[in-house]
Amino acid sequence: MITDKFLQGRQGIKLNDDERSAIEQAVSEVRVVPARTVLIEAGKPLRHSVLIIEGMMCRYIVDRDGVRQLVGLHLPGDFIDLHSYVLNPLDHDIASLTEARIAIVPHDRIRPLVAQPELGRKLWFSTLLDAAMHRAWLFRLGRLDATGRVAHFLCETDARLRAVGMSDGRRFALDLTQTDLAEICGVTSVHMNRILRQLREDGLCTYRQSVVEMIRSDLLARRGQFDDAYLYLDDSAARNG
Amino acid sequence: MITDKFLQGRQGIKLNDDERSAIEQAVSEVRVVPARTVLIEAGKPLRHSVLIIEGMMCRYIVDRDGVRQLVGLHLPGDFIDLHSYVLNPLDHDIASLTEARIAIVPHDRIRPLVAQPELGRKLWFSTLLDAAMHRAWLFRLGRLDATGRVAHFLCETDARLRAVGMSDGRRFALDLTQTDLAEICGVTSVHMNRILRQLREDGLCTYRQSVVEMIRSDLLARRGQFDDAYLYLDDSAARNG
DNA sequence: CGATCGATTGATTTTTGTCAAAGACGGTGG
DNA sequence: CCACCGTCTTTGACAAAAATCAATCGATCG
Repeated sequence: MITDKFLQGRQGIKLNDDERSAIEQAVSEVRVVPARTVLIEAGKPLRHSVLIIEGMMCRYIVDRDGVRQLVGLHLPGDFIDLHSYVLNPLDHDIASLTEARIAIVPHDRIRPLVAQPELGRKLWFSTLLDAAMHRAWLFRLGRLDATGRVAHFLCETDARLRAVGMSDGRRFALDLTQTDLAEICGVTSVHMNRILRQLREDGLCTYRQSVVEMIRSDLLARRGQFDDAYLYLDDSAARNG
Repeated sequence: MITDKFLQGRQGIKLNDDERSAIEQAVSEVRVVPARTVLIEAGKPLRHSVLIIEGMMCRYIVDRDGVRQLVGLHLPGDFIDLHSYVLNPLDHDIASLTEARIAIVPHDRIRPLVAQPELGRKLWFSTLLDAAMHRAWLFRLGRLDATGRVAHFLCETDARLRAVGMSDGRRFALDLTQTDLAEICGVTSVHMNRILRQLREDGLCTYRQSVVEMIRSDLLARRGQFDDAYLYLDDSAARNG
């Protein structure tokens, strides 16, 4: 139940039953976090890691004026700060975006999991997947214009949600404000609003009432130069579909 | 010799002699790569990882028009694609910037290294350090203007070079063209040229003949909102110095 | 010497940010 | 039930930042 979505849909790295139950038994607590709550602060030593069961969370770095740059968005199934087991304390903050149900896994109990070679490799993989997403985000910010960034982000999020059964490729729930989106894409919220209008007017997608409708996901993917290889999903034949 | 700089200067994660020699013995070959040579291509299965002994390399993602976005710069001591041991094939390309001397470590020989709990953790750490740098780069691209990005990048590079004894904090060699810098900072090379002139005119730093002079590293760090915590360096008291 | 690559600069256009205000919407308390 | 409030969205007018286009300059290399 708790680990259902962990590594779900990833190329040949899915958990077997033993591994799954080993992780489940390492969970010390399941907790509900309200929306918009800071869960982890940069620089504070951590003694446990967090797996998202339900809801969305984000990592971010704050600038001098307190403005956030989101550096990661996390969905159910993401072992969001597994890396704090090795990289402690963290270099960034983590907060909930929506209300979230999370599983707490103490670091002491991660040690024996990591000691199992196959499982250790899968856990390592999951942290490297975050790094791969960071790189895609770098590409997005560095090479795409504002519209392309939004298109790329929506394609990525759709692909990730599909992997955990939360999008059908046509529409999905995304409970972010336009300011959140702006903090992801490195633009102002005013400009984000204009981009969303343009995408809507061009018939590529709509984003209303926390629902994204991917009207022409093919055009969106092209606009955002999106290629999902970096997500290491199963069924790569269905790419960008 | 080969591994001298690997994890050098990092908080409490340095290699002991046994670990060092274990890695050295895993090296199958030392090779020299000419400047400006693609070493690893995205999507191609890999059977070994590469540790830089001398020279600089970069990772990048190419856009539709063939323009690169650099997503990482790598220095001597960086185990640049250790992550390909777990994440294979890679999602990005790797190329040399300068001539480089590299050590090749076959994946089969990494397996027993990873199996040693302490060493495995350190190897994992080194891949997470890359992820932490990715996040800092995301902050740079998402929240800083062009001048701030350059300032931030120079501060980061100075700090990393100091960790491996290749900068004294006043000046260091950096054999990149202005176009390389532009590809790192997500701006055009024309604009990069203007930024460098401005930083020179403002007396913050100069960049000529492949040498960076950090004239006022304090002001540079402020301009780029640079805080080196994410590099997990020893002697954090000397931060931003 | 011509060719090439990188650095530099000016003029202009495009993109994005900033500032300001109004509109929409849901939730709350009277 | 309705008025009020806060948050989020939307829009316009304008300013700032960066890209683009075009050209020149300088050094290096065969």
